[in-house]
Amino acid sequence: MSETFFVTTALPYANGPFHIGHIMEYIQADIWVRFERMQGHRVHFVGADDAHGAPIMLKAEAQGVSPQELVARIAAGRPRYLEGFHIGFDHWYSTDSPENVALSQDIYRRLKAAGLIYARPVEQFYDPLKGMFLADRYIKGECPKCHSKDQYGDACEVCSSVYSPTELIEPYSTLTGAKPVLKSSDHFFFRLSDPRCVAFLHEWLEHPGHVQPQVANKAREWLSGEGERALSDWDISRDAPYFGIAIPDAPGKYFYVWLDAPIGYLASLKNYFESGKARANGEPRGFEEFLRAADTRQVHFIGKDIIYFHTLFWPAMLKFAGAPYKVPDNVHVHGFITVSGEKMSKSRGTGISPLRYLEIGMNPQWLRYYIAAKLNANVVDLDFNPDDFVARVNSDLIGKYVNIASRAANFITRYFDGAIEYGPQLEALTEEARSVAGQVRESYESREFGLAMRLTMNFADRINQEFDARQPWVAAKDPGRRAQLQDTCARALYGFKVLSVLLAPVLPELSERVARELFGLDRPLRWDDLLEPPRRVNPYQHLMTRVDPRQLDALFEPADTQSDTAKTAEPAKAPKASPAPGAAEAAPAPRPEAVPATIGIDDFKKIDLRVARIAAAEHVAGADKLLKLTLDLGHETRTVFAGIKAAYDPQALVGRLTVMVANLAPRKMKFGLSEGMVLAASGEAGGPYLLCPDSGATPGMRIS
RNA sequence: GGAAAGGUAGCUCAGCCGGUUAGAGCACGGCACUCAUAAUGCCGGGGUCGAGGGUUCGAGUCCCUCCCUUUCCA
Repeated sequence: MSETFFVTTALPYANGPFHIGHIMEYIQADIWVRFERMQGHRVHFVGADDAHGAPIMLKAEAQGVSPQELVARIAAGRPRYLEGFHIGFDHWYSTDSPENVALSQDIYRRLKAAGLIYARPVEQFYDPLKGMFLADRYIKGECPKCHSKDQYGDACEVCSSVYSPTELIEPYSTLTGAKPVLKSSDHFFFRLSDPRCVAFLHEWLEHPGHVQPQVANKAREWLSGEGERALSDWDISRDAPYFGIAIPDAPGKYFYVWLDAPIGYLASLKNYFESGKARANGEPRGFEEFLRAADTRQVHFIGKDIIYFHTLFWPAMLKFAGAPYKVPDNVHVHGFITVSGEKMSKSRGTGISPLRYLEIGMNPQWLRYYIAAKLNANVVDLDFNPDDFVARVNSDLIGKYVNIASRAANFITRYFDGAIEYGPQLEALTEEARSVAGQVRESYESREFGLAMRLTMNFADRINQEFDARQPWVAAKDPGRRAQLQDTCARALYGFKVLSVLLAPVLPELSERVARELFGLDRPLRWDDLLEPPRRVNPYQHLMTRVDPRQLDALFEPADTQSDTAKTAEPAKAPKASPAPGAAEAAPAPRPEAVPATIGIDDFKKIDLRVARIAAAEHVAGADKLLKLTLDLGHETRTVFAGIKAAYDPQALVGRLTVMVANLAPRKMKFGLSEGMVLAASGEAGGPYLLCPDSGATPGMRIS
């Protein structure tokens, strides 16, 4: 029976680029969405940027742009990540949108009409210089307990005690340094403690499948708190200046960003419908009709840090706003991603930059598989371990899975011209496929992806074992055993097709290639294909390469050596044009005293300097400083864009030897990919002057 | 401070309602094989299941205490 889903991931805050945690969540949701679609269900998968709130307002101000500009700039960077990791949102939108204004105000009015909104004065710190109320994070002072200086307004990082900002000794505003003053203002509250809300939420949490049991426990704990930990109402308003949605009939008051953020799910969905994309995706109904329909399953994927919002406020808001709004059917909570057991941290250099992952040419499907292999339906953190990553991907994906096609298809091509014929035991194999697929399907459905991968790899083992036992390479030498050889390889290829179907949600690009290139289908694989033994196979072309452990080294290089990556990821932080890496430095030479601190030999060894022969050099149309160089490194050639046009005629460069940085992260430039950087000197006396080695050096030699 | 989740082989993890010698993958050692863009198969070593109590005929699995890690407290 076909179902209809409306699936979202948590909305990322639009003050910076995606980090690996976002990507993990999107990959998890994307796998599930692709799986459900393969089961014949219609799925609408939408996301959006969370655009409002004080942090974005202040950041934009600091950069001298409007919040809208800041958000647009961040939004412009999103597709690169999403496409890069094969994350197939049907629609991506923003909470700073007319749809969200309309929906937020509508829901607010309905809640107010239901008697769940009230106002009361709140006394809060106020920055008199800035003219705004200060959230805890914008207030610092001396810890009242341990007297450490410069602690935030909510908790002390030294003694980890928790307090309220008014307890700080000598508080100051981090925005202006001014001494904050207490000031009162009316705030609006959502009456979460209302018996109707509490009763409803208990009932909603009770329902099996709405949330995982651990999550329900946690939510009930909040719901049933007593005394000091009693459930309190929710402050949903903020005073101007605030970047957000105006509260109706309340001048100078705005919705707190967390009020309109989840409503952004609906805003994105609405825009998706109104732009005609939903119709194009086979959805005949309009937005409201779709939303209110009893058979529309509303599913949210979120991280464990925002359980509170999604299991208490959000269902309650939707419930008491009434139709067409409908409470979520599932809130799927996942843990965080850690790196080598440590929480990711930019300052410690343990984070993984998703963009860098792509830039150094790592296959996104490796990460998708690795994440899938380690995910289950529990709220547990997932550890990214570099060695484990290499072992897992190479062993499972290349050694077990892809290898099956490689070892079997060659025989079929060589001896049978691509024709597949089966012996008498085919039925049993089909049954086995059906049985494994059933278990895998259940695992995917319940988001036990790790189990799904284990079951799938067990089946791959089975195929490899049988292939080994039958020794087709022996049969191949005996013309009298052709039928047996063909059957052995046929069974392996059928197994490979089954595996490709089972892995299709995780490896969308690969499975598509398997369908089209290997099996000659004119469409992607469908779930039912696993019951269709293939009858022909095309000559095998390699489907996936192994992970090179050196790529992991490159991925984990310290942050300072990947500054260009960081700048690309967050252009907002680099207002001045950064010199194009990959180009010889044509900028003014640094003054002698500007030379960086000394480095150790180990640091120097990280730079792979090589002798390169300039095999070709040409002008780049539209670039006034760059030359496109083709560099011969002996065993490979690289394309490098160098900023030396002013000083060199391309023709005169061809054949010359020079020096290049061979392990610089490739950098995508307007004119193409630059895969390194040539070295040149420049200073007040002019330049650039290309370096060139003494005669005797040959391309590819390492410089040390 | 309050609370939650987790602590199982070197690493990453499975182990449902308590039940035969505690499992997988990777890593490691040995053997076999050679069809495979260096891949597979077989065999093996390796764990007092965080610590200590308790319930039970029987506990990694239930209860209590403690230790450690991570997280949440709007």
